[in-house]
Formats: sequence, structure tokens, C-alpha cells
Amino acid sequence: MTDQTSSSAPIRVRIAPSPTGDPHVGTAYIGLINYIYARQRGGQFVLRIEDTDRTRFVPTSEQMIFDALRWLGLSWDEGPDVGGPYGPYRQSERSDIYREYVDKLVANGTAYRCFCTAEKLEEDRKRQMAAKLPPRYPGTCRWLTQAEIDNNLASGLPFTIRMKVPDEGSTTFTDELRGSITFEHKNVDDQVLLKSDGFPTYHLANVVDDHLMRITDVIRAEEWISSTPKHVLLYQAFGWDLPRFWHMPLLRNIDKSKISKRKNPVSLIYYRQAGFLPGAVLNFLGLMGGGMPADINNGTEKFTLAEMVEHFNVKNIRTGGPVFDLTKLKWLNGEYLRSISLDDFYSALRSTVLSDEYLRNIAELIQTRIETLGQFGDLTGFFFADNVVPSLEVYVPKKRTIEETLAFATEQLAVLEASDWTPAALEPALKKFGEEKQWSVKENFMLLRAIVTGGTMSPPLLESLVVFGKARTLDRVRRFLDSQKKQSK
RNA sequence: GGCGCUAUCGUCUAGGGGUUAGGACGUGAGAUUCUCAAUCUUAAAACACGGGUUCGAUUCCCGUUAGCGCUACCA
Repeated sequence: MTDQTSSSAPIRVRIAPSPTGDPHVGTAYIGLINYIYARQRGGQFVLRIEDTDRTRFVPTSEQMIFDALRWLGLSWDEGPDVGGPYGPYRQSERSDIYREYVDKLVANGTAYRCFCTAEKLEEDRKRQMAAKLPPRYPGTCRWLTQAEIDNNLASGLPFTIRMKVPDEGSTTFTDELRGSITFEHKNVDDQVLLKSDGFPTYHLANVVDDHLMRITDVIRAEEWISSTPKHVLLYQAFGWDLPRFWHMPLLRNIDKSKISKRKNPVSLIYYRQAGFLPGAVLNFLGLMGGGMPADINNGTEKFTLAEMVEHFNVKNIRTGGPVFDLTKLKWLNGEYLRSISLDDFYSALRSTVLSDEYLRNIAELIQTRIETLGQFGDLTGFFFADNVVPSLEVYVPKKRTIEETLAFATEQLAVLEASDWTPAALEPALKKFGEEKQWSVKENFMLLRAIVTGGTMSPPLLESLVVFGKARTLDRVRRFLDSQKKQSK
């Protein structure tokens, strides 16, 4: 087995978010741990954008990730926007590099071209599942002769490149938090390294980049443990030293499942817009899994990022997945709000829920709808509320049942999730959905209006939603659905 | 199903072979207060189960159970 990296190299860590949507609270958590680890050791903290899946790529996502991490105060030393000696830091700009390195693997026999079609793979999988076998790539293309390969290439068949995992033996690596972990090779699949579109998969890109960027410590979430043997095998196939691996516990929903937007606000945009202070969010994240000595600040649970850098011990993080408890976060945030000066409190208000931009956008919606300025609040209360609760009479259309309405609202939420956040995008999406369900535009929009504003009267709905923000709107709809579900139980 | 990880109050955690198992959030009660928060006092609340090892296990080992993750040409 290759030795894991010696401690003499200058510490370099990274976070590698994918720009597939809103910046995620899990990214902030892993980012925090990486940041602390690097700062404690005078190391470098790298931000790398893993945008190799163009089917899930969201163009606005990258900037939102930058903004959210900056908001939290987790600054990086190298990244797509700040540059650095090991760039580019966007994987989509490194295609040539991956191709060059994967060719080496094909040349040294640790990877091979696979011409299997998606349909065939799907069939194989189904057959294996039916036979209660673990779904694994059967290795069909491992044994292609050179003539067959040349032939396939000549006729322009699309192909992927897979790693050749040894049939026998096992791979053992050290997780710095859990100790030694072993996987039998018979349980490790011949992972695709290069997709047929020429983009690498996570596994290839990650290993190549971590090596090329001199990453010494891979600190990532627990969900990667099962793929780590593949990564170790890749390092070995290249003849490279291993980094240290640290797998952090996965943040959980109240029901203990992996944290998800279905059950918890996970967008950092939401936390910002709903008025959480970055220090409180960071502090709360630092509480997850322990890591901070119990006797800091007289045993209080309140501490700053600087204090975390000073005292936090990554090695002491507990590996049981902590529930991300919004109730406690709110309490903590309240503590922070109470502890700052009135001036700071007021400016926090003015930079978020009472920002000029927000207020002006709202003003635009109501200018023609009020007679005196004093009526401003009457029409706009829902913009400033944490939540609203429409009564049954308000949200259930006259000719519909509660069940029907809630079912409609549930699917409507999915439509909102999938839509770009502009009136021009929302309107056709919502109308199309309403038509399919044979709900009138009036019923359709009034329901949404009731859920988001709590009443039957409001400025134009879609414009209001856009001003209110996607993250907060979705959260409000989800909370509404949750509360109705609970009531009906 | 297979593989892997995990297991202290409802939640976040401290602790560790002998403890009244500590703190925080939340919850209940009380005090204070014009109301509501805040604040203070106080109460209830946990070592998943079964075997070992040991004079003694919540703590160490094994197993069971449960939860979670992975099982994609997603990350």
C-alpha cells in the first residue's frame, strides 16, 4: 500500500463545491472545517469549482457560492476568482489535463475503454438487481482485443474510460477520524473515469486535481467514504502519494436522514435573506460534531471564527451525524442580535430585510395601490414576516377539497423549484402546470398567493415572489405544507 | 439485497473502568415585568440491546438491533 502523505509538506486543503444550484449549508460546514484546519497550520485553503456535470450545471450558481462563502467570512487563498499557482480552479477548464492523465492509465493498463451503451448498462443492472446481486459493471469491455478496440474507434463508437479494479484483494486506508477502513475489491466497481462527452467524473478529476494542486488533507463529507478505495486505487495507479483523508459527519434532518431541502432550509441564500448573522451560522456549524473544547469562554457555546481557529480540534469531531436543529440556531442568532450595539443591529437590518434594494423593489409593486404612504405596511407585511399562516377558508378554493388543494400545492412547489426566478419564467411554468391539473389560473394563483402572503390580497403575485426571493418563497411553501400535514394527522 | 459508517436526555454535546452521568437548546413550573420578549430560579429528561473481559462496565471487545451513507457516463 502507498504511504499516506508525510506531515512535512505544507498543509493545503480544499473545498470543491459543484455549481448545481444554491450554495449549500453542507458546503459551509465542510468549508468551515477546512478553513480552520488550514489557518491553524499556516496552510492554504483552496476553492475549486467542480463543474464537470453539464446536465446539472447552473450558470448563476458559482457566483452565489462565492458570495455565500464571503458572507460567512470563509476566505480562500486560491480559487477561480482569485487565481493561484495551481490553476485553473474550474474543472471545466482542465479537460486537457484529465485526458492526458487518463491516457496514462489506459497506457499502463489500469484503465480501459468501455463501449457499452447506457441501455445495455441499464439492462445489466436490472438483471443483477432481479437476481439479488449487487449491481456492478460486468467488465464486458475489459477483454476487448486490440483489433476490436481499433475497430470500434474507427467506426466512431462513443466510449467511456473505466478504471480496472483488481479482482482479488482489498484496499485499506486510514480515515483520520475513524481509523483504518477496508474494502474488498470485489465490492468496488469499475468506475467510469471519463464520460463519453469527454468530461471526467468526480473520481478522476478529484484525484488528479488534488494531486496537481498539492492537497495534503482531503477533508470532505462522510458520503465519500465508499468511494475512497477507488480514489486510493487511482493514486496508486498514477504512482502518487496519498493525502490524508478526513470524513466529516453528514448533517441531518430532524428525521436523521442526510440533510435535504425537502425537510430543512439548506440554501445559504435563505439563511442570509431570512436574517441570520454569519457569525451565528458559523458558530452553530462549529457546534456540530463537537471539536471545540468544552471549557472555552467559561463553557459557553458561543464563539467566533477566530476563537475556533485558536481552539478547535478537528481530530475531536464526533463521527455520529448531528441533526441540524434550526431551533437552536435561532436561539443562537437571537443571542448574537442581543449582544451587538443598537447601531450594529440597525445596520444589520438595513443591509438585509430593510435594505434599500429590497425596499425599493417592494415600493415599485405598491406605488399604484396605496392612497397614503401610511398604508405601506398594510400591503407588504408578508415581505417582512418570518412566516404566515393562511386559514383554511383562504387557501382552499371553493370548488376544491383540502386534500386536492394540498396535493396541488405539493406539485406546484416542484414547479417553483424547477423554474428560473423571473416573472417571465414563472408565469408559463405555473400556467402550464395549472392547465395540466385542470385548475383555473385564478385558483392556481390564489392558492399560491394565500400560501406566500397569508391572504387574498397582495401586489402582483409573480413580481412579489421574485422580490421576496426564491429561497424564502420555497421555504415558506414547504413550511406551509409541513404544518398542514401535521394538522391533518 | 451488498458494502461501509454510526450509536449518552426529544435535539446539540461533555465525560469516561468505580460519577448524584455535567452543560446548552427545547419543554414544564415559578419569579420579574403594563404586554411580549429578554433575564433569574427550578423541574422532568439519556449511556440502544445481549454476551463477554473485569472485583466492578455507560466507558474496552464481540454480536444483535436500529439509523444513516454509498451502490450512476451526479457530485
